[in-house]
Amino acid sequence: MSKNLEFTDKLRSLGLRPTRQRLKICEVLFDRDKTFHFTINDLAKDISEQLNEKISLATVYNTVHAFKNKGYLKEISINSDKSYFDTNTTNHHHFFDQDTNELIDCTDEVIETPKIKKNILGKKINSVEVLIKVATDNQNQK
Amino acid sequence: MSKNLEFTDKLRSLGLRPTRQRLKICEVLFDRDKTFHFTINDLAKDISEQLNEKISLATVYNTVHAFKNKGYLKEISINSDKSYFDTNTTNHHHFFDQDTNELIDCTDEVIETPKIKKNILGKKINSVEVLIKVATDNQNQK
DNA sequence: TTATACATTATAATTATTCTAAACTATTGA
DNA sequence: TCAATAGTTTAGAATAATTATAATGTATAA
Repeated sequence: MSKNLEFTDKLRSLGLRPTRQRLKICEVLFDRDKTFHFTINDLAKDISEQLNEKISLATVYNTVHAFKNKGYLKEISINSDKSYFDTNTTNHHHFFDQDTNELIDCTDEVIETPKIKKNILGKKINSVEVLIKVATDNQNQK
Repeated sequence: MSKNLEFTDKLRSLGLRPTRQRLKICEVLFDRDKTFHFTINDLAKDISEQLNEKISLATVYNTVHAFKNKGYLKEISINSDKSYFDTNTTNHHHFFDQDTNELIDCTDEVIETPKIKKNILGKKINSVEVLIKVATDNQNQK
């Protein structure tokens, strides 16, 4: 149960009350070895199954957005169908497998962050993201 | 009116009948000097105004997707709000101004296409895109 | 010029997401 | 400890982008 205390602290430090739902979401998202990629729907389904009771979709949206705004989750833009989120908030890039709709993290050994030679607008750069879409050949590109 | 013939040929070569609506869409999209970025809604509004008559949203969707599938337009993933399209189908990258929701093309002088050192999935690479999100400082990141 | 296959359209349906307002709960401080 | 309150959850409604439908219209090939 020390994990639970850890999540409680985390939530408190974000100014969020540690509710049952939020602790469960933390557990599903952050109590794992590897980076986790998900859509809101995936996550809501996961949690409902694990809790053996419904969690409101609105709660999942609220919480995920709260985590995103606090920097504990990253949103990845792949297509306009739905939003993907990533528990790895460090600067990194992605492969997107169009056959399976799976998102895969890239390390520096796979691709390096491109250098921006000119910041044409002079505004603050919030993110630089590379997305590599792949599919088995003869597959229709999306 | 030679432009019109050009578009007629273009459409024919794609296996699409040159209808009034499609010719108008071609004119709006391709009869210009610079790359054009748009959302479906922008485009439909533009066209309705220029034609002084409604064009069905469904037609715009159909046509834009037909063009995209034939490689005459590129779809750019920015967020899940809506889809952006680009008349520049060459390999290039983008700045996205979060203050104005504007998309700006990057040339090689601004950023170079990152090298992929390992194709981790071994599948065909359909696209490699860099998206740089910018905003005036103290702006909330999206 | 007519048959046919393809297009357009208005509208309904679908899907992801956000909003709302009522019921609920964690926290604070008396 | 307990009530006040401020923040949360929830179901369901609302919204917005996109896709499907089915009837009507039109380009084209014979």
